[in-house]
Amino acid sequence: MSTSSDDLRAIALAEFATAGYSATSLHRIADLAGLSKSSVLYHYSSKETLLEATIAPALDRMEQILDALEARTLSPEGRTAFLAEFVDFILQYRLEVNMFINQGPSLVDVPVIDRANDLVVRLSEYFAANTGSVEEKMRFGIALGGAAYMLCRADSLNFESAPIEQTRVALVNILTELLAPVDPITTNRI
Amino acid sequence: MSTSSDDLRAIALAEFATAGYSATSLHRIADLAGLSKSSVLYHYSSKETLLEATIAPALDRMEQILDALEARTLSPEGRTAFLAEFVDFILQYRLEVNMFINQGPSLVDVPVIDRANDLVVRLSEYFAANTGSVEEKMRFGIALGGAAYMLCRADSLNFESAPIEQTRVALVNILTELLAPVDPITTNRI
DNA sequence: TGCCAAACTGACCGATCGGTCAGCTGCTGT
DNA sequence: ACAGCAGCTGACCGATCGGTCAGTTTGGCA
Repeated sequence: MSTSSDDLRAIALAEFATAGYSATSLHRIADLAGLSKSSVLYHYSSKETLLEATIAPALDRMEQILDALEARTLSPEGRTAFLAEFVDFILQYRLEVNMFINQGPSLVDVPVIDRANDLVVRLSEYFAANTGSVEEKMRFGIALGGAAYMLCRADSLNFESAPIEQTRVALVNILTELLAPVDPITTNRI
Repeated sequence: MSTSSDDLRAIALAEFATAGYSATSLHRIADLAGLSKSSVLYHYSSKETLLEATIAPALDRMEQILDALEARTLSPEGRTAFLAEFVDFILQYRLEVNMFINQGPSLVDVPVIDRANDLVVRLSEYFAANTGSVEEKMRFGIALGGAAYMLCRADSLNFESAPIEQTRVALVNILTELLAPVDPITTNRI
């Protein structure tokens, strides 16, 4: 396969995530790739097609994780195991996640974004965001949006780059603390 | 004072926050206000001026909070008191906060956005994000980005509207849990 | 009434947007 | 040697962008 398609996808991902989809022109993507705008439209028939190719792999992986998750029983152990899996997903696809977290609402009516939003709803339902208390719902929202924000803006907030494993462990800790089920008797976190 | 200016500012804020700055045209803002594009440019000499008028009040308030904060001593009590103040700020200016949290990096070289980014850096320094552990920095990033994300996307995540006071209390709880200082002896959260 | 400034408008401008198209280049299989 | 195709390009298109400008409407005040 030609590397141009993959290059374009990677460049588009970085630009879409950092500058925003509508603020990124095909001309700029072409320049960064050392190609002409026509060549970009040769590989991807439209800007929207390029967007779809950019985040589809992340959505496929997320769908796979959710499918496996919903097949299991909803035990606290399942939740904990899922969190590690979910953190790995975020770390691997942090640009894509940040993109449809931050820009999802502004890109409605784009099919691939609608698919992403559906996945977020499925995820929120797993964490009982629909039936839990207000604070439970807020915990889910903060964990999801916060992880996506922090992983993409770490550079601009004077974070020196940390070992990836250290980041992973810290993220699992924080998300577990935020999302662990509440003991229904004492209403304290267990 | 004419209400047109204020109407335009409110409309622009809502559009900039939900659809994004670069994805919102002056024509659309004018339509929503029932005016012509020329009238928008009569009240605000440029799109950037409108952006500045849109988020400047929130930045003024944030600067005021940070000034008062840095004048106090850096005690745990001061931290706790600040968190309540900070939560009130986020609740009052949630659209503005969400805007420069999510779109700040994509709007560099706009003076008012640079000012907003400087404020975020000041805030992160207060929480020792520079000198703390990796997990401490991540907690700050998740709290800031997560609160901004959750408050603006609550509607789209099947959150039925909750009483504002309940939201406020829950947010203070969560942010306190995320940002409370670590006991240096036991390295457990106190 | 007449006047003037604030509010507002439509016509217009250059730039840039996403996208189309005809054609050029270089490699591969026969 | 030649056919064919993938990769790539510049010229061009209509639409829309932010912004300018001359001119009209409107409302309060002398």
